[in-house]
This record gives sequence, structure tokens and C-alpha cells, in this order.
Amino acid sequence: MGAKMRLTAAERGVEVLEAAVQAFGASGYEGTKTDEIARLAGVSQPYVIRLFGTKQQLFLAAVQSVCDRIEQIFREAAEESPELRTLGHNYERLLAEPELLLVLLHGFSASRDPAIGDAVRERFGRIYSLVRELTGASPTEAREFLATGMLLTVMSAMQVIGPDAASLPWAEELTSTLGDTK
Amino acid sequence: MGAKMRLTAAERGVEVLEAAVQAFGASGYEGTKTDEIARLAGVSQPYVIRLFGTKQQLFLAAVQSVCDRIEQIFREAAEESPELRTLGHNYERLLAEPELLLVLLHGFSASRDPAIGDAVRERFGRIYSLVRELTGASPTEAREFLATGMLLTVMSAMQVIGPDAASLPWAEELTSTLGDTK
DNA sequence: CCTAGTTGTAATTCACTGATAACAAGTTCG
DNA sequence: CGAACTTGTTATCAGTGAATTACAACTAGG
Repeated sequence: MGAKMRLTAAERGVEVLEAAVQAFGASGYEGTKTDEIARLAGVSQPYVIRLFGTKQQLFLAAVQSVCDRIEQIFREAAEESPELRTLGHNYERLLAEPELLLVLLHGFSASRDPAIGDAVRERFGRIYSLVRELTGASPTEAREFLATGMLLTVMSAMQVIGPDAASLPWAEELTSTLGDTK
Repeated sequence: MGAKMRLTAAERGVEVLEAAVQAFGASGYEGTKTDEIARLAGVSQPYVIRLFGTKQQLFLAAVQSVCDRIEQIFREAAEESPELRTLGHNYERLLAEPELLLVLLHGFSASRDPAIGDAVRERFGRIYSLVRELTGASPTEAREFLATGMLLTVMSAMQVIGPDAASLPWAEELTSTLGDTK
């Protein structure tokens, strides 16, 4: 394990942010304690606050971070082949880092907080536009693509898909259809 | 307004449960304070706890309640015409009571709590089965139907559709495609 | 080497929140 | 009526969790 050495504030900030993404993804905005993030990052709770100001600002940073990563994954997938089908195939890559979609989901759930709502609306709109730009998909096709993503997201939150999934018949039946088109 | 008269515990429980559905739908499980539910229901906070035991049990009751209502809406829609298209058309009816899908969403988000996770998995699986039974839809069709529902749910949470929606171009473009099939 | 700035923690605060206890008022029924 | 039960409140508690302050330890540059 890394010896606990001194880092610059910027470097430590990155580590704390990564811990925050994991923690918020698992427990949501209200459900995650800053102390838990601190323990994950291996620093004291007050230092987490000092680095990011408030818990809300840390959550916003986490949302921005996961959205950047999601966009990056879509761009990489589109580079291989700029078709929706390819992007869809790459949901696997998103589900390999479940915290990405989960943080986003918890952002939706916390949208009543005006600052969080603004951020989430802006980023989700941007993802919609990006999908269309990258693939040339029609609004309808992009809608179906995002809808599938949202279903996978909530199933991931329910823990019926992903690493710690209890295997349920209906969940497997549902995911087995992911390649099909009606 | 109704004079504050004495009711039986069962009757008052119904009122508190309705208030809880509204409050949990708006602010989520962790984000909702029992005191807020109490004020909405017009009773004292300790009485809310006495009627339902714990906040968690009250949330579980709210989840059960909204799932019952969702199933009821699907059944009614299927009675008119047992086709997926009809059911889809009736998302309007679900969106007319936004708290239904929002409570469910917050249930997904709170699924790490084992009791909540169990309830949510069970009810969502049941809704999937119900949709297939009522309409004879294939797994793929049912998946697309539920995926659309999840997209609408998160858009409702983001407040880009529904009563208090700030109108955003991408959101309107997206919802305008709801009738279309690829 | 020593002063100024930076990284980090321990101790503490302060508001909040779910839950309990004690009690008051109304109702039911023999 | 009046004892037993039910409905509901007020007062309070114990725990928690975000945020502040004060301080310690390390580092760099003149």
C-alpha cells in the first residue's frame, strides 16, 4: 500500500474526488457521509471539506467527473465505429465502472437542489447531443439509446446486474434481449 | 380546509402515507425529514413515527403504495385495449402523478439498504411480469417499454418534463419522439 | 537556517433529526 | 358514571454529521 506521504493539494484532491465518486455512487448524495469519503481517501474528514469547500461542491465535482468520463467512453467507442450499435455495445464498458452511471442517477435523484439540478440537466443534455453528433442518430434513435441506458442504470442501482448482482430470472431475461431490436 | 378532527389510526395512517408519498417523491429517502411529512399530513412528527414504527418502514409502505397504484393504472389501461401501444400511451397517466415514478426512482437509489432493495427488486420484477401478461409483449418489447419508462422517470426527476419543468430544447426534442418507433 | 507558506490533523461546535417517554384529551362500553 | 383504551401532543434525548478553529508538521527559498 502507498505509504502515507505528503502530496500537493491538487494531487490529494484527485484522490479525494475518486473516493467521492465511489462513495456517492454507492450511497447517493444525502446518504454519503463526508467522513466515509475521507476514510476511503485516507485523509481526515475536515480536510475533505477544506479541499472542496462543501459537501455539495464535492458532489458537483463528482458529477462533472463522471460525465467527463462517460463522454470520453462514448468518444472512444465512436472512434472505432461511429454507429449507435457500436455505442450500444459499449454499455458494457460503462457497466464495468458502475459508479459512473450510479453517480449520474443519484444526481437525477438530487435534482431538487438547484445547483445539482442545473449541473445534471446541462450534462445530460450534452450527452444527448454528443450521442447524436457522434453517430448521426435521429432523435428517436438517440432516445431509444438513452432509454436503454437509463434502464441499465436503475438495474445496476437495484443490484440485479453488475458485480454484486443477485441473479433474478426476470433480470436475466431482460438483459438477454439487449442485442435485439423489435 | 378540513377541521382537525379525530380520526382512527387507520384513517390517519392513510393521510400520513399520502403525505409520505409526496414528500419522498420530492426529496428521496434520506433527503426527506419525518417532520416534513408530519407537517404535510397535519400531525406531529412523533405521531408519524408511532404510526409506522420507523422512517424506513414508512418509506417501504410508500414504495408498496406507489407500486400498487402503478399496477392499477396498467391494468386499467390494458382493460381498454391490451396492447403495449396503449400502455405506452398511458405513460401520460403515470406522469400526471409524478410522485409515483419518483418514489420508485428514489427506491432504486436507496437499494443499498437491504430491506429497500428487496422490496424494490420484487416490485419491479412484478411490474415487468405484469406488463408481459397484460399485453402479451415479448421480453424485448417489454424491455423497450420499461426503458422508455425509466427515461421518462429520470427526466421527471430532472424536472425537464412535468408540471414544474423548465423547457429545454433537447428535452422537448426528446419527448416529441415518444410516439415514433425506429 | 529560518521564515513564510503549505499540508494535514485533533478537537470542537452546532444544528439537526429520528426516536422515546410522559402526559393530555377524547371515546367506548359495561 | 368511570375504567380501559385510543388518539394525539409536548418535551426531550441521544446520536450524528457538516463545518470551523487552532494547531502541528513539513517544505522551500532567500
